[in-house]
Order: sequence, then C-alpha cells, then structure tokens
Amino acid sequence: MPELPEVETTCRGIAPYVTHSKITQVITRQPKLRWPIPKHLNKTLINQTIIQVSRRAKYINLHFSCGTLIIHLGMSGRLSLVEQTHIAQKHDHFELHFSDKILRLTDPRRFGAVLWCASNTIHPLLNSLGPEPLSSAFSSQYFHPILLSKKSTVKSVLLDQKWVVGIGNIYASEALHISGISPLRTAKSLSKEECKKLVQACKNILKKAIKAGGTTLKDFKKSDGKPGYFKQQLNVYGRAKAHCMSCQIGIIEMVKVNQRSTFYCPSCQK
DNA sequence: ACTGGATCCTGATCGC
DNA sequence: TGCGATCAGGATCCAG
Repeated sequence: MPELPEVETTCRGIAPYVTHSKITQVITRQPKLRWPIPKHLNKTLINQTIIQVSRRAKYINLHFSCGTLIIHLGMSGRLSLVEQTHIAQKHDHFELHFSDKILRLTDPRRFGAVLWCASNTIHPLLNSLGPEPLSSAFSSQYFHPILLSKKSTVKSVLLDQKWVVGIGNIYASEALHISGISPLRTAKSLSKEECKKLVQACKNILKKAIKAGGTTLKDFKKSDGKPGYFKQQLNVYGRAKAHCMSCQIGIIEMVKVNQRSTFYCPSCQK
C-alpha cells in the first residue's frame, strides 16, 4: 500500500504525540509478519522514551537511546494512535502503549515488518537503499548514468529501491505520465533531457501527494484514522479506458510491467 | 552481475 | 446468490 507520501504522512501524524513519550507496555498479538517480530521488544523497550521519529525510504524509524525500532507497512499496513479503551481487531498485530494512548500496527496482508536495530549498527535492509527522491542527491546527473546501465524498463528502475527509494507502483505511473515517457521504454533509451524531466516529475508528484496527506485507494488511513486526499489528483493510476486528463486525446491503457499493473496514455507518453 | 518470476498473506471484486 | 479465479499500494529470494 503505502509509498513514500503515505509513510511520510504517517510519521508526521504520530511524531507530535510519540516523541518524548515513554513506553509503558509492548504487545505483540501476531508475530508472523514479513519477518518475525523480535521477542525481546517488551523487555528492551519498557520504560524507554522515543527520542525522535524519522523516515528512511518506506521505513518508519522510532529512535531510542538503546537503538531503533524500524517499521515497514508493506502493502496493507497502517499505524494509528488510538485511545487506551480502543479494542484490538483481527489484524491489529503490534502495539506500543504510552501513558494514555496506544500506537497500533494493523496489517491484514502481513507483508509489513517490525524490526530492531541496536545502537551504532545499521540494519542490513537499510544498507543498500538508494537516495531519497526529495534530496538533492537524486538528480539527473546521478540518475541518467544509472538508467544507461540498465537493460530493464524505465518503470522497473523507478521501482527498484536500490537506485531511488520511496517510489511505488502508483507514483511510478504518475511520474512517467507527467514526464511524457512511456513506462515500456527501456531505461537506457532515455535522453539526458528526458531523465531530467522524470527526476523533476518524481519530486513534484511526491511533494504534492505529501501535501494532500497521501493517497487512499481502499484502506490507507492516516494515523488519526482519516483518509489521504491525493486520489483525486491521480491522472493515470486506476483510470484504464478513461480519457487522458493531460492531452485530452488519448485513452489510458493498463499494461503489465514486471507483473504489476501500469497505467499510461499511449498518445502523450512516448 | 542483472533480470524477471515466484512468493509471503488476507480480503475485495470480477466473471460465470 | 454462490463460488472459484484474479487482483491489490512491497520487496526479498532464487533460478537462469
């Protein structure tokens, strides 16, 4: 589910409350996520205070003096801050309790993860991540040589977190549409100029989506339980057979790229 | 070294 | 209405 804007929205939603708050209890209801939730967390985190909340790629980091709790939302995960009286439901797998609230991880498909990383170590999963798309490190000077070195489609490079992080299936389609590039193009066929357009389109779409509180397709909810409002601004994703909102001529097509639904306008994306 | 496919899991929706 | 098939916002692992 959540791509960078949804994860960023979640971080911003929980940070004001959880930062400087002390953990009173840790409850694991279902440890079987993408990887097992570490058993020692209750012992490790009780009476510990969250120093800071940060995001790296699609990972949420809760920093403690003894280490970092890393949370990934997978396809269907969500974090919500609820009252102590709020009863856990079927897919509520993990909880951090504070003096008067609970931070709860809900994840029907269980592709998410809760990991522990001790101080002064780097978790292997975060070790080979590419640059943040909104940082100056993600530039056409950086990205074009990478595109030139790939045999795959430009869309699959955008989705590969080794080269740039945070972009998922929705925003990859949207960014390619904005830049007028077909998702079926080979990465190495992009000119420097096209790469520049694509890099800028990624930055713009992600920034706009963050402003709108992320995209709610079916079940994404912000930490306060409200939906994000970016869906109204999607131009191609989920719009197969509809008219292109950009050129007004083309009909949006859905194709599969690496087994994933991909939407584009054959008329204005070349 | 790269690339694409299978895979983990549940639930909603589609087509017959 | 019912039921099986298909499809979902991710990303690791593994075979070729």
